Amino acid sequence: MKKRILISDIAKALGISVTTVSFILNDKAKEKRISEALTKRVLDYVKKVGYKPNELAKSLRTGKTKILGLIIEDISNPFFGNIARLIESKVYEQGYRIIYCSTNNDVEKAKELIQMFYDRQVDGFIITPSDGLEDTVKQLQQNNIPVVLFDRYFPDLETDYVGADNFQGAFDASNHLCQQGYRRIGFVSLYSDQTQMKERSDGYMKAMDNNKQQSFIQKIQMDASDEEAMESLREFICENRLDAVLFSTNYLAISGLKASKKFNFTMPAVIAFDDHTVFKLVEPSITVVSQPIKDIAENLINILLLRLQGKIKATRRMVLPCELKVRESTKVKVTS
Amino acid sequence: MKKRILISDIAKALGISVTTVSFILNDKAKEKRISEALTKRVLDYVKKVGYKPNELAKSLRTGKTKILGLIIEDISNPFFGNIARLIESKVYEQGYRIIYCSTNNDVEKAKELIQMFYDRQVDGFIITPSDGLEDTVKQLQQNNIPVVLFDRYFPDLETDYVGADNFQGAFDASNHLCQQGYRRIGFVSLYSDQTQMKERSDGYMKAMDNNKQQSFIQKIQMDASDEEAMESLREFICENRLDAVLFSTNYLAISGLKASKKFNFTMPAVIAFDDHTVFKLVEPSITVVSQPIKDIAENLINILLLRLQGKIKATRRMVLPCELKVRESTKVKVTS
DNA sequence: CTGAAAGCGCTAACAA
DNA sequence: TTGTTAGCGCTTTCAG
Repeated sequence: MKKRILISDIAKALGISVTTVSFILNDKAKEKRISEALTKRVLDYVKKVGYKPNELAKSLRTGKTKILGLIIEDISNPFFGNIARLIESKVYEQGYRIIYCSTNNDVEKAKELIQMFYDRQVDGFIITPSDGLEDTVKQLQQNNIPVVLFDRYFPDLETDYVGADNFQGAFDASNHLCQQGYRRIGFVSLYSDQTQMKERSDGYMKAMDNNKQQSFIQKIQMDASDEEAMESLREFICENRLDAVLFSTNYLAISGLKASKKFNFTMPAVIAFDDHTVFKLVEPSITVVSQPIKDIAENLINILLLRLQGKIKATRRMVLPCELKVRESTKVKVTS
Repeated sequence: MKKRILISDIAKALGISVTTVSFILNDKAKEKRISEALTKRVLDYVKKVGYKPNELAKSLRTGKTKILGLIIEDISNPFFGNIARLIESKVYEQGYRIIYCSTNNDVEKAKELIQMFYDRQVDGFIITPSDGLEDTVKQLQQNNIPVVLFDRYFPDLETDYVGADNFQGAFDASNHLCQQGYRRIGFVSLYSDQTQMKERSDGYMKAMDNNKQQSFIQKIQMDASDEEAMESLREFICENRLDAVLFSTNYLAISGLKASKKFNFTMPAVIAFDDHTVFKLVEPSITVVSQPIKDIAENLINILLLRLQGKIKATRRMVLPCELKVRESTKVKVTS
């Protein structure tokens, strides 16, 4: 926490010019053919006095902030929270920093956030886009700011993207339910055009078709309160006498669990998309479709960093496999 | 997302000097006795073209970044996560931004983080200090960087602080357990000298003494794995035939729940410090001591902002009351 | 009231 | 190989 020392201080102390120091500090020593001896002398001195360049001045000069903007749906959802954490630590090693914000699926807020990050000159973006954010993303691209989308994408816009195989995940989960002997299998989703929801829905329906089962689909308003969601779910499950339900997100499943507790009805077999601490602790524990969080995070930043270095030209879309973690909630059905 | 416009652009467009524009933009119009008409003309133009000052340049010049550093124990713990969110939005209105990082109670990491934030010239800090961070905090103060601590503090260091009334919270919880008829009441804590743990422990013991009950205290290593914690808890609860347990943190309680599930023993009456989604959903739902998160967040930033404006001289220590939320886990004991 | 100009600390042409 | 110096965009002192 010693007082701040400047590049000019070290130049003076060593009796050389700031240019030389700057070159050495920026790994341009050999390129500029600066003697090894001098280089070492400077580096040693720098380490000794613990010099740290003023990042503000650097950014102002170079136009690069080494800061990445992460725009996600909800940081308090462990799925996103974990991805954020992984991204943060990964990117840290590369000398980048992350700033993040939640949109809570509100387009206006998302636009505002992106504008703010843009004003703050972040070097690049990782975004879980809400409906209606297509134009904003396009503008970013036109301004030459690298953007990589995740969790969902815009079919009509060429963008880098990393996400899970939602179709397969939902398909496998639904099939599993059929194989365990369930016959009245519902699917709970959101009123949203986001691709991941569409894909999960398609996966569910495909499985129902393959197994010659009827489909029961309930959608919830994205801005519904917990109470409203619970009420809809109670009705959906009870009125249809469902014996199994696939929830398309972890928080919908949690609302379902709360509903069964509040309205005192027995929860049928349950599978949730995305894991959560709750699912392991609840009785019975809940089977989940788990996304490959680590892979997603790694690919996300790999792609973004490559873009930043201009080492990539074609857009990349990566789809990673999900894993079905079977737990107690989907035991073989006991026919009464 | 229009192209960036500079203060000189607007000066040129309006045929005046940058100084004038700068004064107006920084609310120094009347102080510098600039005509109302001109002021309005400039403001209108600025709004029209959507000018946003370059924050980097501003910070470089003024030495103020308008960024606050938030160093917390674990962002993925909803207690801290919620506080972080509240602080973020509150502070946003005042034109400040937050950058945050988790220490996971690792002193070295905390020191590193603080150094990094200091290098990045944050204007002030909010910190949940880990053991051993006293000197670092002292140095910050000596460098005239405002710091306000929360959740715990250093008894020997004069610092601003905001936290809950841990003693009272633990005392009330323990008393409640006694009143419900429990007799073998355990307390689970951490091997740590942090003040909040000490206070909770004191509250528990005081209640045990008042009720003439024996104390059972189990401490867990802070760096223990989940498995180790579960094993210790199983042993503690089963061997002592406890009929009630007060957990000093939410994640310890969660480990307890996991243990009871894994080792298949019946959980006695439970109270946890700090609420969590899990506690409402689990069967039976868990009684908790809930900290006044909103109050804590508000006071934290109020104090920090006052400090930043130099409007405060004496250090402030605020202790806010906790609330006991009684749920199913602490029903009146049925004597067998 | 308003303008010119000096920096904040750093990078990188351009010279030497 | 190395030094001089012009900015990056903004605030603020000092002169009008």
